[in-house]
Amino acid sequence: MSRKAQIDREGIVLAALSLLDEQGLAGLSMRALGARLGVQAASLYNHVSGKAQLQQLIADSVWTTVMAELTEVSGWRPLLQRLADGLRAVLRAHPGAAQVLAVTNVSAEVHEPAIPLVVRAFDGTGLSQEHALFAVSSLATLVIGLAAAEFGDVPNAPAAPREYYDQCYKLAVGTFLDGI
Amino acid sequence: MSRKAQIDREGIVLAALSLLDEQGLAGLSMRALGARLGVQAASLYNHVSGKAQLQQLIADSVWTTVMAELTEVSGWRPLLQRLADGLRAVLRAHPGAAQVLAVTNVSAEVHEPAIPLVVRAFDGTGLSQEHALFAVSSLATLVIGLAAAEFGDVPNAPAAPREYYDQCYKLAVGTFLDGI
DNA sequence: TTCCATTAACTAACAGCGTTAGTTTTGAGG
DNA sequence: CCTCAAAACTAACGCTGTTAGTTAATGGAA
Repeated sequence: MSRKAQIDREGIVLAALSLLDEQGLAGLSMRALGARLGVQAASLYNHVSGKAQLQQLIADSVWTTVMAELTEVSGWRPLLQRLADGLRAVLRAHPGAAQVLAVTNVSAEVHEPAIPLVVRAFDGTGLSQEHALFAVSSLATLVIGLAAAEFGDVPNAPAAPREYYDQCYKLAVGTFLDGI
Repeated sequence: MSRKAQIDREGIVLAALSLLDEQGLAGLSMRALGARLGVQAASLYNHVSGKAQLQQLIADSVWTTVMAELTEVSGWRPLLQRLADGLRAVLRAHPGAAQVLAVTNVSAEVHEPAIPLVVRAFDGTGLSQEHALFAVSSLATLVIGLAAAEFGDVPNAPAAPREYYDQCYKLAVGTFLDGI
């Protein structure tokens, strides 16, 4: 039907993620990304509508990874703790992605599958579904914000030692969960 | 001593803030900012080292406004509630600034004056100073993250009605304060 | 097997970006 | 009045995202 593709969307997003981790958001250019894939920048536009969509795909990819590891557990607190820990782990593995997540909302299609999990976990707690979902998305906002503060200027190293951010994270998430 | 300056740092930051609110972060270019001030882009470099410092100055300016309205109050909860509300109010007044705050940490000189206020407010609560400061900065991270989700793509309107975000904010901040 | 349509790569160019170097204007101090 | 330094200017550099137009290759049809 056509010429065989040298690159595809998945490969583009993967390469963008690794480029992001090495160079930070400022280093993520279409030309650099194309070069990493052995292709001209313009060729990327056959697979992706532009940089905005690329960033959306990156955000969705990270979230998909988080949600894949989010199995059903009993009780809302373990569920939310796992969500926070998983999100943090992925952002630690991809420090540059924090800068993208901080300014990009996840697509509805990606976060929708988690809704029943959350609703079930909060079933019988007296908390309304709406409040439960607000709480979960706020928790994610908090974790992302903390990661952005830590990895905000990749490729430069964080300003404080890792233990500092770990302690802050632990306290912040613990506090928020206590508050629910 | 010299030629009379047509512009100064304060004016630059103010103009940048209003440009940010009208056009969003993508519209904040040195050329556009210079034009708004009736000056060439290169002239800005007589007052500001570059765009990175400009963004830092914007973040610091917003925070300075917030802290100016943060008077001493009795009890840590009212203090933190006022902090959160004040920060949110400023970000509502300057929607574009949320995109900057989300990826820029405040300067130490700007947030340092608030430390004694916080320490005093938490005095005798059993919470260590370190934990108290972590809690406050995490709260700020949360408020900024929520604002970024709301105003993330200024100059476009938020995706959901204002009441939605208000409700989410109220719940998130209330939950966090409850957790402390 | 040959031919065609389609797809994905290519090159070249555009306007705009942040930034720098070098130059000119201008106004206050001696 | 003259000088000197601050702050404006112009021009340019190497980037950026993006688009238009072109070429090459490949799977399906004849």
